[in-house]
Amino acid sequence: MAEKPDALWRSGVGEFIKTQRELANLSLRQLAEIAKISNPYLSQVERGLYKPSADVLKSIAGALKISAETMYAQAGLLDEIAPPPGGAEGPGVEQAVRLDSRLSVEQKETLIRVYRGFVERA
Amino acid sequence: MAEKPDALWRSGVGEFIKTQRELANLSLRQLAEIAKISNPYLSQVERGLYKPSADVLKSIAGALKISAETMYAQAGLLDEIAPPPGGAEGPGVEQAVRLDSRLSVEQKETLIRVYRGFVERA
DNA sequence: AGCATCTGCTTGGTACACTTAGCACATGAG
DNA sequence: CTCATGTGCTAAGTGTACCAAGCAGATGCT
Repeated sequence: MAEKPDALWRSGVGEFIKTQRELANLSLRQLAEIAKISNPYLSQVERGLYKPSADVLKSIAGALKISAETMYAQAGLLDEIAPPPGGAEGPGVEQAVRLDSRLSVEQKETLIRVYRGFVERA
Repeated sequence: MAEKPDALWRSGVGEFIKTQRELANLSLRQLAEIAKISNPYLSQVERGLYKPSADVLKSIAGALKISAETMYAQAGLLDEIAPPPGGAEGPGVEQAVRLDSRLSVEQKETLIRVYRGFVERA
């Protein structure tokens, strides 16, 4: 007998998954199939009704081509890395661009210019 | 994930936990109390009867003063993301973009589209 | 001899992670 | 309009992660 968990324990990871899924232009069923979980369950996870296990998180992360560590961090399962108080977060877009050996120098400059245009205008 | 009914398959984590526990000179009950789980459950986990959730793993890792990442690695939950077929990179531009909370969804899509336009030109 | 108090293990039960089947509403093709 | 197929969501059930209570063998103390 499955009782509904009455606590909408807002974990934030559901929101994160949904955002990433939409960014990848995947439907709920598509992602569910790739991640090998049922689509209703994924729906409930995205809406914060259930807190998925690490196995599922890893599987979803793989399907979204996100590192498992990032996923666990979003799920609050990893020892938290304090976000830099001043601004940028995560790996850092500019640094990632500079480290990408497949980009030419001009391409890097273009990307960084566009990125800064987006960011430096609050 | 409703998984296999019965199996002695997952011996890795349990053994690891037991080793670390004995290395720290902790009894089963002591570790269980610090990790805030029941001692019978810890016993079963160590013997590979149950596969603990990430929450429990993190808690045990904390009690043993081991990093959660090490724990997850031992549990086989921290698999590396498959490297891109063309050539692997460092941090990953796309992931960095996705994780930047200062960007809107449209901005992320734009940046990723431009980035892919640069890169996917084999 | 007791009885304490360790040790780890078994039993019985509850909560929840997760599934299969199916609903209700869109959109598009014939 | 009707049918098909897409979207996400609900309902009902199964399996298991996990806990409280208690068992059985050591060791030690009086």
